[in-house]
Amino acid sequence: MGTVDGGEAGVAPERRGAAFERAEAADGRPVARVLLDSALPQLDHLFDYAVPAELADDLRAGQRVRVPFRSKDRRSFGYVIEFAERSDFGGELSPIADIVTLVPQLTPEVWRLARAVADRAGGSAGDILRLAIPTRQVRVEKKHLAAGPDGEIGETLAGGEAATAGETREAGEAAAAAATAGAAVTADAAAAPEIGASAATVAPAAPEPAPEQQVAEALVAGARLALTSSHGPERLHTGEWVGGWAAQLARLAIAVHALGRSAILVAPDYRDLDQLRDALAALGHPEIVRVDSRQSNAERYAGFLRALDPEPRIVLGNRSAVYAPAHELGAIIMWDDGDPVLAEPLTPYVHARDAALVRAGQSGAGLFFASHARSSEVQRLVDLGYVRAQQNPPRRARVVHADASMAPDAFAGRVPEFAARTIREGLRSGPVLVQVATPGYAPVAVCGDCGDLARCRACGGPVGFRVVGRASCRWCGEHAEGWRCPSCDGRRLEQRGMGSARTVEQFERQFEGARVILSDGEHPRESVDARPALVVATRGAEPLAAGGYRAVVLLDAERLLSLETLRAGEDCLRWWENAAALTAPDGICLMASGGGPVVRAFVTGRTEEWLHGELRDRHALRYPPAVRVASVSGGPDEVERALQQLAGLPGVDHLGPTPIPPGGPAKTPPGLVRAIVRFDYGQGSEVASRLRGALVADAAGSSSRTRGRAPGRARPEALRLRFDDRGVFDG
DNA sequence: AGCACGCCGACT
DNA sequence: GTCGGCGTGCTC
Repeated sequence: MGTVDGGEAGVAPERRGAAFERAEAADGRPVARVLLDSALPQLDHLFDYAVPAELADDLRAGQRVRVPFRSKDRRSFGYVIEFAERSDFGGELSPIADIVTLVPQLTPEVWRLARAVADRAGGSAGDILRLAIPTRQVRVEKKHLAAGPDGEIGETLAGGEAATAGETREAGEAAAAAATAGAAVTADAAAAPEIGASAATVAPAAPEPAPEQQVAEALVAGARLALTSSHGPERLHTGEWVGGWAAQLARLAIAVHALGRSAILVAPDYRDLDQLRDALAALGHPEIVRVDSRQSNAERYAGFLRALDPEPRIVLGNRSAVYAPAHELGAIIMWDDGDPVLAEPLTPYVHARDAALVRAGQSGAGLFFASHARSSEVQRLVDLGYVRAQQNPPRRARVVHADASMAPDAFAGRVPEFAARTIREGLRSGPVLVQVATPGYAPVAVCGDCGDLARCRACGGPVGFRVVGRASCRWCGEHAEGWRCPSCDGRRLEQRGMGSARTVEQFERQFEGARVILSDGEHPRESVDARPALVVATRGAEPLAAGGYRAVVLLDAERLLSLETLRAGEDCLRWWENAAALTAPDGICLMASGGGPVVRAFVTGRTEEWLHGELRDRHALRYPPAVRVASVSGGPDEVERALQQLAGLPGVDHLGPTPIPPGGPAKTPPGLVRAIVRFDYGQGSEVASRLRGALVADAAGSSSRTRGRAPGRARPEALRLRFDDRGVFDG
């Protein structure tokens, strides 16, 4: 028998790796409990297998194994979770067939986390493990084992592996960035008019004990903290610019690491991660484990193995980094938890914030939520006293409000005259940022004759102009050539609204001679230099400017606020604060339109009061995050059966079931319904386990109902659960 | 998922 | 009597 996938048979005992030595051995116990890889909810529990004599010495808890399943010679993969003296299973145990890799990939801590997180979300532990553990790469593993626990070749290895794919990757990039990017920025700065403020923002070498030291000590002792990070960019001594938040979090992670503990640093996207990486490198900590979606499998596995080493590490990554193994985890530090990218799009859809809360609760590690705008979820935890809010630093840039009502006559093109003046003034000495609501050219197409909104013939979605003169569906992308108005038979489509591309076009006319730069979701730009430029960016795609923007102008507030989502106000504050944070300390941030409580809160800086009130309203209405929610969808009978399981539970109610409109971007078949269950946090585990029970029962009885269907097609009326979906109330 | 088991109607 | 339809339940 031996091992599969080749390789291990020749691995000498001393090359088994430190993780192997530390993992629990069978120690003569004859039963191994295994979690199988399976998407089936009814298989989401441990199966007992016999430990065969020939594998007994090598078998460890956490190893990936092959086991016979369903019939004598059909094999399945799984992880050894634990060993036992005896089994409660009535039948005869099959033996474990093979050890896939000697490296115990699943640590006890990560297993407990996966189990708890899956239970909380009504999902399978295996689905969490798929996020937590990358697929094995034999070559990567051999090199790692050959280097030994102290051999720091991980980064080099990852770079080498990736280089064969012809791409510049992390290791090479980091070195190159250190060597060249600084020089490039310096050159840019030299060519540009000097920025008066930049000297003031250079991080001084702090002689007194840095505040990060105290925070790190508190975190390592298990503190849970929330901080609204200070605005403004910060210049690293390498010459690069990062957001001040990145330098701050990097110092904090390093301080945690200096205490002999691991730190997991989670940020929404690669642009944030790159800033953190640069800050860590500049602060003398290039040895990090990176987890992000742009990595090759080899890089990811190399990093994973290094995180598994019995050494404290700084793990830097996206939402799945919360599941990274980490030796002596001291703190989970999360940047901008309100960013929707931290919500996992794969089942069971667990938000990284929730996973971090569970993990910190289990391991005793500290928890640090930092952002420019607090999320309502963290605010709830602050209100409860579960998370302690730190004193917020004042904003450094001036924030002012100048909507059209202050100068009603003066709309020169895209922006009010006051804003236009601010832009011109800013452009004299450096870059200016204009944030717009919508990407593309014109977001809306209407009938040129009757003015009705144009709808897609294929799916009924809204039609807009992504590029000049070419209309297409915003949901399915179907081109609207030959469109005819259903109400007046008109054939001409008219452009309405102002997307980023159209704004650029107008600005090129309005601010003649200015260098206009577009950055949107499709073509994001990471940074701009300190020379004058008019940067038009959609929310979330704003480039970082060396030294900060002379002016940041926020457009389209009323359009953003009119988005009919439960979180419109909260999201707006986040978009605006994140843009405002890019302003130079002596620059200006201008809210160029809109009004009402959210805009007022932003302009006056009283966002926490607003959020507090918002949360109070949500309590009254039983909206998340004041309560938790779970959507239960599927066929009417299936949903009804699931809801019956919740009958009589206090603190639990539901809306619906209501029919799900068929079609749409998800191509929903007709006849399905959805209910939204709302429940108090204290009822979470009860609700989750009962709904999960309904799901298992539905899935177990499904084979009969599946019969006669096209093979490979999921049964559309099958019960589906989704907990804590941000978008359930958004239509 | 897939496959075995088992309980009723139609057949050599 | 027995073959085989398909609903039900299990997989260590």
